[in-house]
Amino acid sequence: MITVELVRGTQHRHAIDPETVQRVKKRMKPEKTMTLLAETFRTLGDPTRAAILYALVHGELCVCDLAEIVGISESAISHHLRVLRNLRLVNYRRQGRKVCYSLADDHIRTLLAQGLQHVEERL
Amino acid sequence: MITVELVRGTQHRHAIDPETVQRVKKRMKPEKTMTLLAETFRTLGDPTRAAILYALVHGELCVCDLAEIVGISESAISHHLRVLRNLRLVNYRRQGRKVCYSLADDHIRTLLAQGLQHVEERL
DNA sequence: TTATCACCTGAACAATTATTCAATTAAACA
DNA sequence: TGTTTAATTGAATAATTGTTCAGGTGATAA
Repeated sequence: MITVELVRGTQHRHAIDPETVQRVKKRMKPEKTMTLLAETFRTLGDPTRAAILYALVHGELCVCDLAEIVGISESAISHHLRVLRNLRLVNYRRQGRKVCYSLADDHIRTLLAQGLQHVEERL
Repeated sequence: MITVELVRGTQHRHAIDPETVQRVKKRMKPEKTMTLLAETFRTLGDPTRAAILYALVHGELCVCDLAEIVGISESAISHHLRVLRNLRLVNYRRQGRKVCYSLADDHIRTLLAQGLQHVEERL
C-alpha cells in the first residue's frame, strides 16, 4: 500500500515518473549557470534597460544623450548603467567630462535581435 | 547666455547633442514593442522559470515531473506556468488528469541557447 | 455517487527593485 | 585657485514579484 511514500518526505506525489525525471535532471545545467542566465535575462527585462541597450545598438552614447533618448533622469540612467556594467553588458570610457557607453559584445546585439524578432511576430 | 535653455523645460542638460539624439530616437522601436520585449526577457529572468524552460528543451513534461526536476512545490510551479502561458512561451495539453507542457516554438529554444552561450563564456 | 488525484487559483507575506532627491566626485574652464 | 558641468552614489519610498498556504477544479477510479 505505502510503496511510493518513501520517495519524498515532504509531499505525496505518486504520479512522478522517476525515469523521466532522472533523464532530464542529468541534462540540467549547474545551478550557478542557471542563476547567471536568469540574472542576465532579468537585466534585459526592464523597459528602461532594454531601451538603453537598444539605443546603444546604433553606436556609442554619452549618459546625458541616453537620458534624453530614453526620456528619464540622469540619476535613474546612472543606476541602470551600473547594473548593466556589473553584468558586463556594456563598456564605458571617459571622454572629457562625459562618459560614453557602448554594447559589451555582439552577443547582446544578437540577443536583442532575437528577442525583438520574437515579439514582433506577435504584433 | 540662455540659448539652449528652451530645449527642455524640466532640467538643464546643455551637453545634449540634439543631432545625435534625433538620429537615434528615429531608430527606436515603438514603446509597445519595447514593453513586450522587456516583459519577455523578464519572464525568462527568473531562476525557476529559466529552469522550467530549459527542462522543457528536452521534451514535453507534466507539472509534477517539472516540480520534481526543478525542486519546487507544485503550487509555485503552477503560478510560474501561468506566467509562461500568458507570454505564450509554452503550450499545454491535458492527458488524463495530468497536464503536459512544452516549449511554444523554436524561438525560445534559440533565445535560451544564445543566453547560455553568453553566460558560459564568462565562467 | 463518493473519494482520490493532478493541478490551479486567490490572498497574504517577504523580498526585491525602480525611481526620486540630495549630496558627492571627476574633469574642464575662467 | 575656485566654479561649473557631467556623472555617480546613498538613502528612502513606492511598486512589483516569488513563494507559501488554504481552498477549489476537473478528471479518474471505486
